Formats: sequence, structure tokens, C-alpha cells
Amino acid sequence: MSTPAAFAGLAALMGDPARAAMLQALLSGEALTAGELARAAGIGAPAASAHLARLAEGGLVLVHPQGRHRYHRLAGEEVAAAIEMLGGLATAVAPARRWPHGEEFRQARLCYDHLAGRLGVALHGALTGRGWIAPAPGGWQATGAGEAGLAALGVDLTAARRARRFACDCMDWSERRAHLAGGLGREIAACCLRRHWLRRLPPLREGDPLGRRRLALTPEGARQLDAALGVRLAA
Amino acid sequence: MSTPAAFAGLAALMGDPARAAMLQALLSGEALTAGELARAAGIGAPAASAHLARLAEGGLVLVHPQGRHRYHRLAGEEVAAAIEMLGGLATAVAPARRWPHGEEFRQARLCYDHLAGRLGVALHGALTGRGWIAPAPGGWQATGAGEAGLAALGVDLTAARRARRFACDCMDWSERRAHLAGGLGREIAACCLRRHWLRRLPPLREGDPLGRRRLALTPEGARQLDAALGVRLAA
DNA sequence: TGGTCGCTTCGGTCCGGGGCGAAGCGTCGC
DNA sequence: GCGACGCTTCGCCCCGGACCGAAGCGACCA
Repeated sequence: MSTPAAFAGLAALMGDPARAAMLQALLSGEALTAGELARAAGIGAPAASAHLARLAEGGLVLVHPQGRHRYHRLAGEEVAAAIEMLGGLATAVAPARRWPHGEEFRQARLCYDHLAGRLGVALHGALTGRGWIAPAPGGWQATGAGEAGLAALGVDLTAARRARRFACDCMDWSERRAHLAGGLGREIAACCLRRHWLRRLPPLREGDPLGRRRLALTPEGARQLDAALGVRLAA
Repeated sequence: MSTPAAFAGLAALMGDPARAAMLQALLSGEALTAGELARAAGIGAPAASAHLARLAEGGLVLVHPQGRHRYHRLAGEEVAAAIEMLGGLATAVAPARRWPHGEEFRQARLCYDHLAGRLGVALHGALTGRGWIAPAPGGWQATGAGEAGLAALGVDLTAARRARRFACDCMDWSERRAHLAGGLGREIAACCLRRHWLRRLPPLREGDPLGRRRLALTPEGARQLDAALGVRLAA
């Protein structure tokens, strides 16, 4: 099929260390400039420009020129899901001794536009366990209880439904379990940030490709999520 | 983390056309000899040997020496799932005009040890829709009705439970939806083949990397799956 | 309207690694 | 036990592509 060649081309696109670092940095969901991505990848501007052109031509990133900056972001949720899953396989297959980013990174982080880490999989488990979401063709749908409960939390279900997929699974890289993606995943993350239940942490090091994804649960957030959903993360 | 480097290494491993063709061929779930894989990749024996050594060292394939042959198979279900998902992204991102393997390939095929294609996603939908399986931490569990129904079909649930994961989702490459993997997915596929509800089709061309995955539903299989689960594929 | 800045293009270098032929080695079959 | 076979190792060539410095181009600022 077109696939052996297309597959190899896509994998090769991800298979360069510099491009991989760029994609990892873009998993924060932000749109980053070519310069920021060059710093994240640890290469010069000309090399970064060439890499970004290839990523864009390959359909993995979208370019957004704005003044003298060129902003880049991942082309979509499926791209993010594939990167996250490949990262999971990499840690599964390689020794993967320690996590330079500490436990915080496994605890809570962004995966494109939704929540990942222990918090992400705990939320997924709580939503399914309490029957707030139920299996539907191609993903999940909200039940009656779920609509009420999510609305009470402040999740914008109307916005969530506007997404191409309302709710679907995304393989969690560190936990090797599914967390929730799709419009609902995005709106839950947005709600948690808007209500200051989660806050973004600054990168540990300047130019760290993964630093932009770091999140921390606030005391208020821990309280609210426990009360509403029984989500309780081990300290 | 270890990830930018490990991630890139893993992706680069998949990013060579010859290695990609080998991995695709191994998605049939069979263990293939180095020579068969060389033919599937369209390269000579020395090159194939080097590629397979790298795939094995990277943890993607396991080697099984047997006499003067060396059999290779995918290292596990997660490897298969990642390959399948990356293939899906490749078709999503590239034009992906026509399917040289025809509609049969989208209809039913093997994905490692379980069923994929329209049949695979239809089975997934039927099992969830009828409440035979229900969400559980890390995947799915069988309900009471599911245990009875599956046993009546002839699915070996005891064997299914011996797997590391009983049932989990695997992104379907052509349908862009989840189908069922894990021990249950494997046993369902085995049951369908054992009872001649499905039969393996010969490769269209000699040395076709994807040919080994082709399946066809028999009339008896269509009847049985419709009666038991309401699974009916459009002709 | 210069000057600075962000990014791209061009030119050139260099290295990794993918390919093959030939040879070596262990296994199977007559 | 000898040849055939499957696979690996070795030696070699060669090409793609990753990188940088320098230059070019457009956008913002004073």
C-alpha cells in the first residue's frame, strides 16, 4: 500500500533527535516560534528552519506566520496521540531508569490540550467508574449523570461537543494506560486551569523540550477533584 | 528525560523503508524467517540481517533460532499497537489515495494477534454496545452477560485472562477507531479462525509485506457473528 | 530611514548508515 | 561426509541529510 513508504517517511520524520525534541516541546499544546524550537532542540537557526519545513511538509505541524515570527503547533490531536504513544513504547522498550523531570512530571502534565500523567489516568478512571461517560462508537459519550456532574464542575460541554471527537482515549506515556482526549479532555484541562485547580510550572532548565508541559495540582484543585470525583493522588 | 533520545531512536528504527516493511509484515503476528523478511523488504540477505539485528537490539522484535532458520516476531502487543497507530497517522496525514490491497484489507485483517478492519471495530462496538464488556482500570472487563455470551461462542476466556492485559483498545489503522486487543482480542481471533468463521487469504503478490494479514469472513462466520452479536458488514 | 531582529536560503563540509559482493559458519539432506 | 542452504560477518562504496557560517529578506523600532 502506500503505507510502507508513508509509514517509514512519517517515522523517519520523528526519528531525528532534533525534530523529536521539537515535537516533544510542541506537546505542551502551545504554538512556539522557530527560535524557541531551535533552542529546545539545541541546534542553530538554519538547521531548525530546515527541520520545521520538513515537519510542516509532512503534515505534522502547522505554521502560523505572525509578523516576523513564525509560530508552529502540532497539526492535531492524532499527531499528539501518536507522539505520546511512541514515547510510551520508548520507555517500555528501553531501560528508562530515572526521570530527570522528577515525579512531578509523572504526576500531572499536559498532553497537547488535555491532561496526562497519574492525574489524567485517574480522571479517566473516575469518569468511567462513576458512569459519567459510557462507551460510544469511536470513543465515549457523556451520560445523564456525567452531563450534570461535568457542568457542575464548570466544564463547557458545548465547546467540548464542537470538537471533531467528543471524547476518546489517548495512551498515557508514563502510566501506560489511557487518559481522556478529545473535546471533553480539552475542556476539562481548560476548566482546571481556569479555576486554578492546576497551574503551569516553569521549565526546569532553559530550553528544555519537556519543561513546558509541567503542571502542579493546587491544594484547592486536589480538594475539588476529590470531592467531585474521588480523585486522590498519592503525595 | 531519556525520552527525546530514546524516542528518536525508536522512531528512527521504524523510519527506514526496509525496516518498516519488515515490521508491517510481522504485524500478521506470525514469526518469519530472516529470508522471508528480506524478501518482504525487497533487500538482500546481508542488509536484512543488519536491520533485524538493530530491530532486535532495539527491543522491537524477538529472535527465535530454530535449526538453520532464525524466526523473528514482534516483541509484544504494545509494539504492534504503536505500529498500527503510526500507520493510521500516516494515512491520515498523507493523501492516501487508493488501497492497493483492495477493500478486503479494510474489511478484515489481522493486527498482530487480534482482528482489525471494519470487522474489528464492529466487534468492538458490538461488545461494548451489548454490555458484554465494561470499562475497567487499564482497559475492559467482561460482564456477566459477556462471559456467558463469549463462552457460548467458543471463546476461551481462561486463556484470555492469562494475558498481561485482558482487553484493551488498539487504534485501527484504516478505520481510525478502536478495535479490541489484549488476551480477549487474541482469543476471539483464534476462535474465529478455529471455527472457520474467518480464513486467511494468500498474499496478493509474492513478498508483499502486508499480504500475510489478509482475512476473509466465511458465509458461516457472517451468519454466526450476526446472530450472536448483530455484527453485519456491508458487502 | 537606518538599525536590529527573526527567519530563510545558499554554499560547503562531514558523517552515519544503507546497500552489495565475497567469504565464513553452522545446519540440514542425500 | 559432502554439497546445499540460511544466515552472518567483513570490506567497501556511496548517497542522503544534518549542521554551520554567511548572506539575503521582510518586519518591527526609534
